[in-house]
Amino acid sequence: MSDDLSLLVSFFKALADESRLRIIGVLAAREATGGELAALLDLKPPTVTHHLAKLRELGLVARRVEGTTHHYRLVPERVEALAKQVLSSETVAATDATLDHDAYAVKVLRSFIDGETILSIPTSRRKRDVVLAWLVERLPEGQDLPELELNALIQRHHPDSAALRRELVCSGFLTRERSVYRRAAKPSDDPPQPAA
Amino acid sequence: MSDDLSLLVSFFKALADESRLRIIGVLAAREATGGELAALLDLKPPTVTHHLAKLRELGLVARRVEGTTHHYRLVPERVEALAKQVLSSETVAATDATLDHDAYAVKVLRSFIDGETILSIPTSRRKRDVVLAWLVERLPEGQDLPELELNALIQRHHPDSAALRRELVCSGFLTRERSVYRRAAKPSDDPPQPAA
DNA sequence: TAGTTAATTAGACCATCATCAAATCAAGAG
DNA sequence: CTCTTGATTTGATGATGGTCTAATTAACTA
Repeated sequence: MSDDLSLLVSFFKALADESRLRIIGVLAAREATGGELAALLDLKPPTVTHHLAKLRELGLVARRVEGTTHHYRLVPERVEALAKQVLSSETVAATDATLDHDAYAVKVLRSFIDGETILSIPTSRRKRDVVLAWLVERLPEGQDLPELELNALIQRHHPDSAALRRELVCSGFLTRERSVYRRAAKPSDDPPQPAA
Repeated sequence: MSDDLSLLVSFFKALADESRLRIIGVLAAREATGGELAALLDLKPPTVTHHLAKLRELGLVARRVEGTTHHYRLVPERVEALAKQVLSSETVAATDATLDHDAYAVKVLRSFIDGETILSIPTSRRKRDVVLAWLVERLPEGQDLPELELNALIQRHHPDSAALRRELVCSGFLTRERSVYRRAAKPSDDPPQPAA
């Protein structure tokens, strides 16, 4: 589920360090031993061991042991594979599954709605829209409503039916024609740019 | 010079955090306000502001202010541009200019050479090669050398000319044919995979 | 003008992590 | 077996950075 996300994070974390990028730069050109890398990058051997361990954890570099000297090399296939995977999920979808798209609405509703009654009408437009969306779900669909009938339905949830009726129209949740009201069609909810 | 490197580091650092990746995930689908992001990601507003500031620093995210609410959106062109630049320099070259390819040799020579004399012959093959490369540079090029003459030249730098002569041949720095010696052609030093 | 809402800034707290010195390990060489 | 060499492990230290609370700013409203 969110494994995709944590792989992304690991990948970026692994490359988000100057020393490791320089190590990769060296290994991209040729194989090298730990001591060489330490001298080339002006770091102490334990430090390069530390970095190489992190890079090997992701499979970006491989080790060949020869006596007491360890030769390190880049694994270009792995680098390319990870890079490709990253780019494909970069712009979209990577995290879509891991978050609750209604979290904001839930939070707003918890503070303004109790059971079936609207405690108060939010003054903030964005929050008010959430409450209005909740309210319009409680009105009959595909059916013309005269003003008196509509007011009665709204008053089940809040006494100020006039204000709410006006807001519902103003925000586009209801349409008014020839002095009868009707629920508007829901706006499409498609993501603007689906995964490639 | 190394601006290329630091841009790479900044880019990876910016994406090396789960919260920021999730923000990008949301903004990839649609524009959102700070409060929305806070609710969606279950973070406090200051935290969201903190992350958005980092993303805006790199131009990955843009802001549109409308009253007291700030709307954030992804800048896909910038994302793509950076990603492309990263991939092109990822495998090669990014760091070539920033490091001293001879640092290891210099370090070795400092401990084994004093002026023009070899203090001792390294037992480690890799270090020994460095010293031999230094020594062969002090022999005449493109010219046949009888063994006695070669020994004399080597003895300017170290008394054990027999051992060094043997090592020079063994490591390929000298060739021996019909009992005369000659400097071998230098191996080409081209990087195996030049930048695309 | 006072009050409210959305956001930012300031500052503190805590975890992560890059770096190094010292100790340890493993593989030859004498 | 002992000594040397290249590398790793351990543990400490200092810096970076994600997250929060509290205080502040900016814009709108009554």
